[in-house]
Amino acid sequence: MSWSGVYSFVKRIPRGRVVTYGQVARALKLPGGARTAGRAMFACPSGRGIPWHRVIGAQGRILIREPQASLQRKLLESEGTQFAGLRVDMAAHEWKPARKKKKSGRKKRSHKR
DNA sequence: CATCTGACGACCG
DNA sequence: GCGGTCGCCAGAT
Repeated sequence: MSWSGVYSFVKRIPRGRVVTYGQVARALKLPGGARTAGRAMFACPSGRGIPWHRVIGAQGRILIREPQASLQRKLLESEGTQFAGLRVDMAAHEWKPARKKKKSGRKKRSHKR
């Protein structure tokens, strides 16, 4: 499988921001959903500048096992991501991609409803 | 070719 | 809040 799309997506995640496997799966329309997203991350080649640690499980929970889990948490904290106990503060760090491909984002929220 | 497992998520008790 | 189960896809044995 070409996880290139997934890697590109992950690479676009801004520093101090995080996304869940489910979000990645939905944004890229991956078949199988979160599972496929997780597989893609596992197969993520190291040394490619891919911030794999910014991809976490639902509700900002780290699902992977050690020692990657500790490493991930360390990296996230190092980037400014704050942890609320054993999970990431999703309310403050959940990254919402504007578009699946291309850059540029645009918000159109007139104001609150 | 068949079966199990795995960086998941949602649902149920 | 926690634990167990099912569905989903791909790779490994």
